[in-house]
Amino acid sequence: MSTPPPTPSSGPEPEARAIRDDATRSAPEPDAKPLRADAARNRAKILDAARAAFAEHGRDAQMDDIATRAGVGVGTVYRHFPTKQSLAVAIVQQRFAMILAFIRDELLPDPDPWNALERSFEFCASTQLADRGYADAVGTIAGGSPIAGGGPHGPAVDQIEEMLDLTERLIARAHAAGVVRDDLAASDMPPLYAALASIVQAGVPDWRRYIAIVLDGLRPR
Amino acid sequence: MSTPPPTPSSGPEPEARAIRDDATRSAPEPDAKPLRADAARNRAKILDAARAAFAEHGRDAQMDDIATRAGVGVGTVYRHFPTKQSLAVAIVQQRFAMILAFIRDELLPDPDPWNALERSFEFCASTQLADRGYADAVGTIAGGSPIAGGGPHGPAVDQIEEMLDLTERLIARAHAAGVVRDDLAASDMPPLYAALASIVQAGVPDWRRYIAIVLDGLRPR
DNA sequence: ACCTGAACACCGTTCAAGT
DNA sequence: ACCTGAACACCGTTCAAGT
Repeated sequence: MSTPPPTPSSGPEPEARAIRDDATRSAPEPDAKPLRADAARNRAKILDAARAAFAEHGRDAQMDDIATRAGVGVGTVYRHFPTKQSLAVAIVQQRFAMILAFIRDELLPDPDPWNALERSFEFCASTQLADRGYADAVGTIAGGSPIAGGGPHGPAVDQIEEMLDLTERLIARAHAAGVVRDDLAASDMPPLYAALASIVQAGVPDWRRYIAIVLDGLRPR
Repeated sequence: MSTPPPTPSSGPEPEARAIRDDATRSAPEPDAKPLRADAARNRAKILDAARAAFAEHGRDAQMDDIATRAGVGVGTVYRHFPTKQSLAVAIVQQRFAMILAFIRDELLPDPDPWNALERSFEFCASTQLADRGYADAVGTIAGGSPIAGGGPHGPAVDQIEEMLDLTERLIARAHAAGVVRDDLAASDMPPLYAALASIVQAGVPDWRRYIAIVLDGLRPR
């Protein structure tokens, strides 16, 4: 089972700040004018509140609830994020940044390419378990990059690109080691992560079993 | 790829009546007093309208729209189905009855047990493709029988039982032929069908590829 | 008995008024 | 500039009035 991945649910606080900075940079405008101090504070509180709300309730999270948790009026939430969807997207991009960092810093350095693949599924599943919003969104990511470009959901285009780039390296290493089927491509991973999401979200207790089955399906023919 | 399964989307009319009768029988009350003629007619029209609406929009289908399509007032819809959820469940039970019939009449008679397994995934995927409501629900089915008993979603308890019974026979035949891994159980199928749903719903065009990967994962070790 | 649709509740979104 | 919350729109659900 390898090392348990750093579960994102354990404490929102420690990584939250790093994630927030990251996400603020990846906003629609590459580098918009800096916010007034109080506005920046409010934006951060809104993101924290939204993270908690979406993690718990997925797309059923309520805007009024988020505003209350953040200690601001609903109008303020809408000033920062024009729509509930856009707020959900911002949160998903944070999660995505976290996952990219995990692949970059933990999986690519893993000397065993097969183990790295295995850990990527484990990490994906435990993220889905901790964050319903991410689990809801991972399917839209699998739909392909077109969705990211102007589409209503999902991570930013450059995040998709980095994801594919990192995944390609992961897969290339596995090919070099001869541990996966010849036709396995990086583009196969998002659909498989999406597939995992519905098992996890269905509350199937031994989701690890289905990771094992899929992994067996990825072994060389 | 085997024979393309009878796609449920092609024409709602032909099977609709048979399905309707089936579902009417599997209503909450085993055999409630017969409905007045006009009420029975309305109920049928509501089920037809709901089938179309849920197939197209999944859980986002609107009650007013269903009432309009059926040519009745909203109140009438609520008289027959106390809640949107209960109406969705009725439709899912119809689909489920259809799937059970397919397994019973098409897959169990298939002389090749491996091919039967393959066709079960294909049929599941094309049903999910044709019916967003079913695709939305199949995850809740995978959660296990507890959900069916009093739970808010999914097929009736006896349908779940029949499903497991039929699937067990399917798997037993595959074990007898030695074409699947030793530890494969009937209870593995619902989670795998649910996994398929998110791939199909994500709009991944070559979902057949992921069926093939999972099937490879089911082969003997 | 059953049907109808206006009325109510809830939640996403807007906007006039404030600082 | 930014914040607030009452008001509006939309959709699930109810219920008084009809047949």
